[in-house]
Amino acid sequence: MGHTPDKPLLLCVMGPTAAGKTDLATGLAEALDGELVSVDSALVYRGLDIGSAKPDYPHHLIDIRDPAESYSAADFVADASRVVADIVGRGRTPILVGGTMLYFRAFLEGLAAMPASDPAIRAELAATAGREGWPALHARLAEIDPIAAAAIHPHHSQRISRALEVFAGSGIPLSEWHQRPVVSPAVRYRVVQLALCPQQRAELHRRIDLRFRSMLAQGFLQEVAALHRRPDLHPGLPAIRAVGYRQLWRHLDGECSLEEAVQQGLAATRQLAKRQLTWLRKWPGLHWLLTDATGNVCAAGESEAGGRETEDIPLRAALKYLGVDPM
RNA sequence: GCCCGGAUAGCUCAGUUGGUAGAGCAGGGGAUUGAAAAUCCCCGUGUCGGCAGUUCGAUUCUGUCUCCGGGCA
Repeated sequence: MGHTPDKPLLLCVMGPTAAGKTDLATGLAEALDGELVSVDSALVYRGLDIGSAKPDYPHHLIDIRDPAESYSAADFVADASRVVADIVGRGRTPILVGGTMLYFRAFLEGLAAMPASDPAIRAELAATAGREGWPALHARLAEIDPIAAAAIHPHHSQRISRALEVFAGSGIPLSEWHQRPVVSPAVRYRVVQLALCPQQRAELHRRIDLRFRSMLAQGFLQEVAALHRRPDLHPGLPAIRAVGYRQLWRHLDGECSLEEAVQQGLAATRQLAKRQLTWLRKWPGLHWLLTDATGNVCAAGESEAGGRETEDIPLRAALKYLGVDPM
């Protein structure tokens, strides 16, 4: 795959939560005359501001849903395709920044043209699972789609539900949809991917801790309390299940002390970061920027190549990589 | 000072009628195609507080010491 310099540049800034992606991305936006596109399932919700670390700098695809609504990977692909095309049409550089790796993958690789989610079917499947258990539905899936069933654990409620939903809505097994060729919205661009992360896990944990406490000092609990007062919101909603919000919601329900909720929120954030790193470790084509305790880049390199020593701030290292003179 | 409880995994604790021990949480690894900050899977050797005694064998019984609770003075 050779260079195709005629294609417009599409920059991706990935990394676990609290790694410092926003600072890097805003610096890149200013240096490259770019526009930022958020790739984050929690930032789409209005009213989730402090606890989602919503950036002040303008991003596309932020605050586009009410917390009572849901958003999906397919919604994201449609929205991001449109927004990215608009940015390029304005002669500017789109910079996708975030940590929702399923959204990144859906955009970069494309999504099969399967039926959308159907709340009625989901409710029915959940009710059946309540009576018979998910393994029973998994067994049902094995009859209509043995390939998908073999790849899904009998307890994996969401994936079993989706596989059955797709078949109910289209009469075509999920695994067959997956075999059909898809067109990625990203083929029209020259994609460059940066991954930002502290080199030491302990440093990532320290950043998570500092940020969570800073959120509390800024009024995170009051923000959740305002959502909690709305009668139409409940813990079953994707927005309310977001890290931090879910735990503080439980405290507001009187189920645990504030201190317990904070500890659980911190743990949930660390676990989120760990899952994001699981995606990133096997992600092809990444240019890594590993940071030290001062936030400077201490090592950088390609996905499968060895790193090299650097001592730059992340923005400087990223610009150097892109061939832009940071001066 | 005396009496009663405790002391076991990073944390909270269970347990061993004496044959060196296991849950939850945390942590680590993995999966991931319209809920993804979601959801799901896998991973448990630790001077069983110290020392001494009884015993073939003590984390378990006995004595003693230390520390932490609570009570009485």
